[in-house]
Amino acid sequence: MHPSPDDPSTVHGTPTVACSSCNLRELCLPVGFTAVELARLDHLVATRRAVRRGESLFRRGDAFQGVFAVRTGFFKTRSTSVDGREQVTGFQMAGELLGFDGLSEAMHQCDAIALEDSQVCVIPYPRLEELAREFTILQRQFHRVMGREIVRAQGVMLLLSSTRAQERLAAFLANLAQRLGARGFSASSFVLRMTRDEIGTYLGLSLETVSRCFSKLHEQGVLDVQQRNIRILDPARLTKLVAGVTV
Amino acid sequence: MHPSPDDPSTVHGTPTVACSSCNLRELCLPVGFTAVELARLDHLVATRRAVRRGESLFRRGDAFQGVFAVRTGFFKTRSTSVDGREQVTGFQMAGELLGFDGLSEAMHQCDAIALEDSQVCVIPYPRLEELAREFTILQRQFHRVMGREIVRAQGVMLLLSSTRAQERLAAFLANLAQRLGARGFSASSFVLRMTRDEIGTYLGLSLETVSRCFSKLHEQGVLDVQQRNIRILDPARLTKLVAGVTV
DNA sequence: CGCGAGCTTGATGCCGATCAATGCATGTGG
DNA sequence: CCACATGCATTGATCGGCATCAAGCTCGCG
Repeated sequence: MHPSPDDPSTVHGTPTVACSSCNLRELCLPVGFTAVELARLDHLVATRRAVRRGESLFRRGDAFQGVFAVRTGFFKTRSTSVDGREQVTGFQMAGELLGFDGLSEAMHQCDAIALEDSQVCVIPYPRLEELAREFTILQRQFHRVMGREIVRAQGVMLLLSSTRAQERLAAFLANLAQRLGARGFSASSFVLRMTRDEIGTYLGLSLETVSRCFSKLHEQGVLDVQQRNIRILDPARLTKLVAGVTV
Repeated sequence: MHPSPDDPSTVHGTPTVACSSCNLRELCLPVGFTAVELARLDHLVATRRAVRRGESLFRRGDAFQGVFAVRTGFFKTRSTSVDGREQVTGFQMAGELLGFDGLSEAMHQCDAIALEDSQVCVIPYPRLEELAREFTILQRQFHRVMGREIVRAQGVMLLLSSTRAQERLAAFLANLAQRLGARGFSASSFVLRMTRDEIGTYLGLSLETVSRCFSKLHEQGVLDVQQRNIRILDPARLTKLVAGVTV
C-alpha cells in the first residue's frame, strides 16, 4: 500500500539520505528544485529513523530538534489536555511533514505516534534554517508547508464546529482518498490505518457514532465497508455529502 | 482600551514606520533584537494601513502580498465553506500577526475583518523573506510565530471537540484576559469587541448558548456581565472551569 | 422618540454521547 | 488445531446538551 523504501538496508546508521533520488521529492519539502540545486540540497536530511507501530516519534515536552518527513508508514499527532482528554490533530502519510508544533516553544506540544511501522527523514532545524537562508526556494517552500498546515487546521475547525457526524466522516474519507490518489494509490479502495476511536477523536465524535456513520454510508450505497477495508462506490455522492467543507 | 497610535498623523502616506520605536516590539515579530539590529530592521514594515470597523483587511482569494501586524484595534479571521457556513478562526489584537493563511497558495484562504477602527503594519512577504535570510533571529522568530499559530489551532480543535459549552466560553475568556493582561490592560475587567454571534461562531456554539453561558457564569458569581462589559470576579474558579484546555 | 441591532430567556426537539451487549478477527498457548 | 483471550467494530436503548424557533428586552443612534 505504501511505497517500499528504496534501500531498506540503509535505514540504520546511514548518516545521509539523498533527497535528489527520493521518489517523494515532489510531495515533500524540496519541491521545484533543479537537479543541480537538489544535489546541493542533499544534506538537508541528516538521518533516517525507523519507528515501530505504536511507538512515538516524539512526545509532548521533547526538545525540538527539527521536523520530520514521513518516508514510509503512517502517523497520527495528538494533543492532550491536562485532564486527559485527547484530540487527534492530524494523520500524516508518506511525503508529509510533521513536528512544526515544536517551533514555538523549542519543545513539542503534541505526540506523534506511528500507526504502522514507519520511516522518517530527520531534518534538523539548524540545518533547515541554514539552507533556507541559502536557497530562497527552500525557504519559501517551508513557509508554504507551514501555511498549508494552518489552513488545514482552519478547515478542521470549520468541520468540527459546523457539521453533522456523517458529513465529517465523508469529508475525512474524501480527503484521505485524495491524498492517497496523489501518491499513486487507489483513491477508491484502501485500508484505513487508524481505529474508529482514532477517527472519532480526530472528528470530535464517539467511536460508536463513527461506526454508525460508516454503516449508514454503506446502507446508502456510497461505500463498501468491511472493517478497515473501504471501497468508495459513489465518489460523486460522497463529495456531495461533504458540501463545501474540505479537510 | 487599546494603546493609541504614537502618531496618528502618519497613518496615511507614510512609507515607513520604525519598528525600533514601536511599543509593541516585544509582542511582535522583532523580538530579541539589539538596538543596533533593530535600526537595520526598520524597513521590515513598508507602510501602515487603516481599516475601519466592519471593513476587511483582506478577503479569501486576495493575492497574498504579505503579513500584517495589528498596531491598534481588533480583528477577526473567518473561513467560510462553500455553502455559506462560517467559522471564526481567531481574534487578533495589538501586536499579533495575521495573514499566514495566504502563504500556501499565494492567496488568502480566509477573510480578516476589523471589529473596530484599526491600524496594521504591512509586512511585504518578499521583504520579510529577504530580511529573514539576513537576520537569523528574524527568521527564527517568524517560524516561532507560525508555530504558535499551529499550536493555537490545535488547542481550538481540542476545545471544539471535547468540551462543554460553559467550558469553551470559560477558556475563551481566560485566554482573552491573559492576552489583554500581557498588553498592560486589565485582565479582570474589559469590554468585548465581538458579538455573541461571533463568539459562538468561534466556539462552535449558537449565540443563544453563548448568552446562556454568560448568564450562568454570572449567576455562579464568576463574572459580572453587562452586555459586552465583563468583569471577572473569581479568576480562580474561571481557570478551574477551563480544566486544562488552553486556547 | 422610535427604529434596529444585538442580547436575553423560554419551550421544544433532535443529534450524538453514553452505557451495554454482541459479533468478529487475530494471535497465543495448551 | 482448537480454545480462549484480546482488541476492535457493530448495533441497540436511553438520555442530556445544545440547536432551533420564538418572543421580549436593552441600548445606542439617527
